[in-house]
Amino acid sequence: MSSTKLDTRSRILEAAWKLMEDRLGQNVRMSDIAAEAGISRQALYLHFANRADLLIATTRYIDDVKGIDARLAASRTSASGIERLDAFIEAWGSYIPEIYGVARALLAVKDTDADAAEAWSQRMQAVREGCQAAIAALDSDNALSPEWTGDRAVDLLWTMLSVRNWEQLTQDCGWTAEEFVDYSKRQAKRNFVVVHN
Amino acid sequence: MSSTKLDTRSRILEAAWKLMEDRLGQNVRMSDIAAEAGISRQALYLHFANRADLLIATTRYIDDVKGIDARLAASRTSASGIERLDAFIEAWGSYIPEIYGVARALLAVKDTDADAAEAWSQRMQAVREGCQAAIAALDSDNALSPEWTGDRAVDLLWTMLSVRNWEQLTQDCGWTAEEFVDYSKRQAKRNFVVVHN
DNA sequence: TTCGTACTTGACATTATGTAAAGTAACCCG
DNA sequence: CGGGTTACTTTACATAATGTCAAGTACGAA
Repeated sequence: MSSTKLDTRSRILEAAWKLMEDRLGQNVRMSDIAAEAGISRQALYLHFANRADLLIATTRYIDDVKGIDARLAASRTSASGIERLDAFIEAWGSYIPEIYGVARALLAVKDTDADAAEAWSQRMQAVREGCQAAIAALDSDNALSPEWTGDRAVDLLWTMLSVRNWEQLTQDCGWTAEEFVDYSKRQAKRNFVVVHN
Repeated sequence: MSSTKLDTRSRILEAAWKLMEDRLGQNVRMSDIAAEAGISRQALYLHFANRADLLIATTRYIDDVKGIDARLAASRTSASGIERLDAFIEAWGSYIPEIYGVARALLAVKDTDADAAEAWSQRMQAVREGCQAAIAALDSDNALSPEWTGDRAVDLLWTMLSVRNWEQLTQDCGWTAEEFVDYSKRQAKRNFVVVHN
């Protein structure tokens, strides 16, 4: 029974996570999070300097709990470039729905908070590196379509897999998360993989 | 000299437009707009019910001044489906940079204001109809790649041409607006146009 | 001259974030 | 047992921006 009772910091992060998920990142005030965590609003500031800070910590917390690093790392063990591309898209694409609420909140404060902008940028840079690695793997298999420079291919894959793109296709166009992943895999192969014949 | 002196409403819209463009839609308060227009902050509320209302009116104003309707309509006169696709992408893709500041501000308030969300949605629906028309033109030319259902092709073209996509490629990846348009045209043809041989 | 329209001025309400300070309750250590 | 530290509560206040309200002014038209 080491962890039947979470410490306060974790309770706050759990509360923030839950509310962000329930409300898709909207209408989650500091006071709401405090109430959900069962503490006073002021106590939040004993653990986090400000709202942006708390949001950033929440994404890190989710990353830890969900083990995204391990999931993305797994995609790097694939044998061929094509398998690696598929595995990466699968890993990241199925992770997006799990962070969508917090991601949306973070994207919203990003406009007004430099720290949040930086935190978001770093996360997206990590995704970009995954894209980069997948494209490089294709290239070393001689499977990268010659019509792309590497950088352009990375820009494009990265944009295809952006949270905003996922948002538009699933929220506005009604695709399921699986359809997004399947489509992205197909499209990436069609775009980047050369057909040797 | 019918219009050397603009009426107040137009001066407000011009002021809002200028500031949104200068500051890319960020840090533009009602008081800033009032100051730029040379009137009191309260006078804004004599012309617009609230901030969202003013933003919406500003986009309509820009649309009128820039004549986007005419530009998009022109793409409908193209002879072939492929030319029509190209012309539509050209028209919309070169319009995005002209509205980016206001679009960004509108996207930001969209999260908290139902009217703004509705206004944005309507504009994007109009773009979607353009995508729809271009895909339909391809189809009636027998040039639509059979691997797509029409709806999926529209979803995809619409997402490729979203403001968020434009934003990521130009702001984060450093593409020029022209590169975005050229790439979009190439990519749309590659994706949607069947090769008859 | 008077009336109405458009704008100004100044005061205030609201909402959310964030700061500050004093009080309390539990717990550990000597 | 007693004193101090830690974590949290309570209450009060500062700030920024939007939006409301009401009284005052200036100017043009009938």
